[in-house]
Amino acid sequence: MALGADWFAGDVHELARALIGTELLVGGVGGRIVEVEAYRQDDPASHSFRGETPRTRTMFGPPGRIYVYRSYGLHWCANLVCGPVGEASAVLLRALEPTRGLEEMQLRRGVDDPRLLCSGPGRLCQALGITGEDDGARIDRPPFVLEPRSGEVDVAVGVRIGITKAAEQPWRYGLAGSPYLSRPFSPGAR
DNA sequence: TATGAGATCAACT
DNA sequence: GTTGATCTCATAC
Repeated sequence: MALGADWFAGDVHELARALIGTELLVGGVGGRIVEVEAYRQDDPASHSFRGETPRTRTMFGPPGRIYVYRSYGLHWCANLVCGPVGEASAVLLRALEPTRGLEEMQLRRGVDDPRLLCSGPGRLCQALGITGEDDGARIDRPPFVLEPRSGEVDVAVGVRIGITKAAEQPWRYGLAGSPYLSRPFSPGAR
C-alpha cells in the first residue's frame, strides 16, 4: 500500500528519517530514497524562512505535496511538503538508488552509470522528469507513487550540503554506506 | 584530483 | 546588482 498525503502531517525530521529507504516512482520510473535534507520555516536556510512568496506557495500549503523550484536558474529541485498546514517545512530529495526504469533515466540524463543518474537534487529531477509543472502535485496521485520500505535501514546523519546559512545543522539524512549518495557521510555518524 | 567558468531565474538588497 | 538547497565541462596540475 502506497503512502498517502496524510502520512506527511508529522514532524519534518522524523519524516526525513522515515523516508530513507522508501521507493519513489514517477510514471513507473524511480528508485529508493537514499538521501534527503530537512528544512523548516524557522531555518534561515529554508526558502520559507522569509515568508510566503509566489515561488514558495506550495511549501505553505497542505503536506504530501511536491514543492519544485528552479535552482541557479538551471536545475529543478524537488521537495516533499511536511508538517501541519502552514508550517512550511519540507524535505529536499537529494539522491535515489535507481531501481525501476533505468533505460528511461539513462536517456533523460545522457549518462549510463547508475550512480550518476540520481545522486544530487538536480540530477534526480532530470532523471525522473520532474519540472516546475509538477509543483503542487500530490505524492499519492498519478504519476507519483511512494512505497513504504520493507524492513529496517541504517540511517546516517550529517550536515547539509551547498548552503551558507545554518550550515552546521545536522539535518541531512541518508542510507549509511550507500554508493548512490551525492556525497558520503562521515564514518560513524548516526 | 582540483579548481574555475558558465548556464539563467526568482528573490532580496 | 547580487546571491543561491546545482551540475557539467574545460583546463591545469
